[in-house]
Amino acid sequence: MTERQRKILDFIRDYHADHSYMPSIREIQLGCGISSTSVVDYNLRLLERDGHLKRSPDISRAIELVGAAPETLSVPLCGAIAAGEPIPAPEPGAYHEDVTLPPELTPRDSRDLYALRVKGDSMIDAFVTDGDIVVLRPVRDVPRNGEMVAAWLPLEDSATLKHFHLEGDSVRLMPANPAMEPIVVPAGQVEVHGKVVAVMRRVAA
Amino acid sequence: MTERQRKILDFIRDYHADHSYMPSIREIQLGCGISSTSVVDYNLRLLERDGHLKRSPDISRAIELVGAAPETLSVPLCGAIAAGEPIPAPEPGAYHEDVTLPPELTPRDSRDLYALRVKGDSMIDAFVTDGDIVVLRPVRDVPRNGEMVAAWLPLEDSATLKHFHLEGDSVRLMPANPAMEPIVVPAGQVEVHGKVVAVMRRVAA
DNA sequence: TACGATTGCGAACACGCGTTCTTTCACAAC
DNA sequence: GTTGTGAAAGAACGCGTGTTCGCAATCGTA
Repeated sequence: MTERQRKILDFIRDYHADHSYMPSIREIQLGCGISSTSVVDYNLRLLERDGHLKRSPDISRAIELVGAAPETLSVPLCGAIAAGEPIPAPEPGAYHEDVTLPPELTPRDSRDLYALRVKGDSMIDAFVTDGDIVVLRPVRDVPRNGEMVAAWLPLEDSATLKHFHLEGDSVRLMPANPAMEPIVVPAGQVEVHGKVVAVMRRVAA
Repeated sequence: MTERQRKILDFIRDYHADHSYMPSIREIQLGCGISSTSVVDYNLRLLERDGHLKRSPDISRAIELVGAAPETLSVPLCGAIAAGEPIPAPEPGAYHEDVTLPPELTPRDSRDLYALRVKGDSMIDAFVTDGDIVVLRPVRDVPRNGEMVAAWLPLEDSATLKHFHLEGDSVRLMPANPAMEPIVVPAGQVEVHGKVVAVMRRVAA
């Protein structure tokens, strides 16, 4: 990439950060010290060819940056998960808040993610404590052993965050707290609602 | 707010999510089923008056949404903090990565924040483990007792995350790991580089 | 040297697009 | 009734802006 092309790309990024709309070709020209709009167009064409941006012909300020998308993701904060209480389901419209997920915490498959606030200390040894926000992905297949899941026991009307272990026909739910006992139930008596893919915590200032 | 204004605002939001540039007045007109551009202009004027958006006169597609700003914050990821190694300083230009901080993790005073990746398990009992990203604020005054800080011992060339306790003229740095010993040094022999304000972790899928 | 490819420049062209003017209609106030 | 105001519509008007064409400078290569 040319020095000039890098300068153009940086200018577009900065401009887009300041305003939320895109610069015109003439603004790029002025901002980068170029003496003709056709030079800007020429370099934009090359940048588009190399996949750094996308342009829509004949439309003003219609530049889309493709590589540098911060790609933050909003997931619904459906409620809290507490020992013994039902697990809130990720129903559309049933929540009031959204959590913005930074790209560093976004897993590859980011469909249908939802978040819960942790109540209680059933997983303190797994570095999850009261007040944390856990991001969950709905479980479609059987979780792998050792994964942290939101589990629901219909017979006992009880739910918590636990480590999942499938042992033959029974499921062992391991808390990460020495004060709590593991739960072993037949595989049919447990519903895994989601597995934890990220944790966020704000420390009291 | 009128039904029509809400429809316009939603259309702009959706359009901006699809493309990263803004719609023109005529596109809003078509997208919302309005029969004249002046009606769009009229309603945009009202929306701007009420603070829902901002327009730059005579500039194409120059609409800025103000209310719906997710208000994410980018902080530099300066490196890793590991027991015994120097603490990377938050120097501009010295880092390569940025971490996007969701508003849920942003403290009130968000100036000069920076992030470090945690290496080692010196704070496992404080729910911080290897690989976590901790967000720090530079310390301007003396930290309060019990706060988690990035501490640097010049005499020993050693650094870690510890809980800070000021006891008379000496500072006790408490690890949150039973396998590690607390460190007690004179107050002059410790530099607190920052205190932890947030923790983020991505769990292996 | 000759020649093509790359990069840059300037100017004109033509369409995109914000703006404005005039009307119309409904509704409330006097 | 008249007057005023908010909302909407249609049609121009004119600047904003992407595009294109001709031409020059540089550079690598035969």
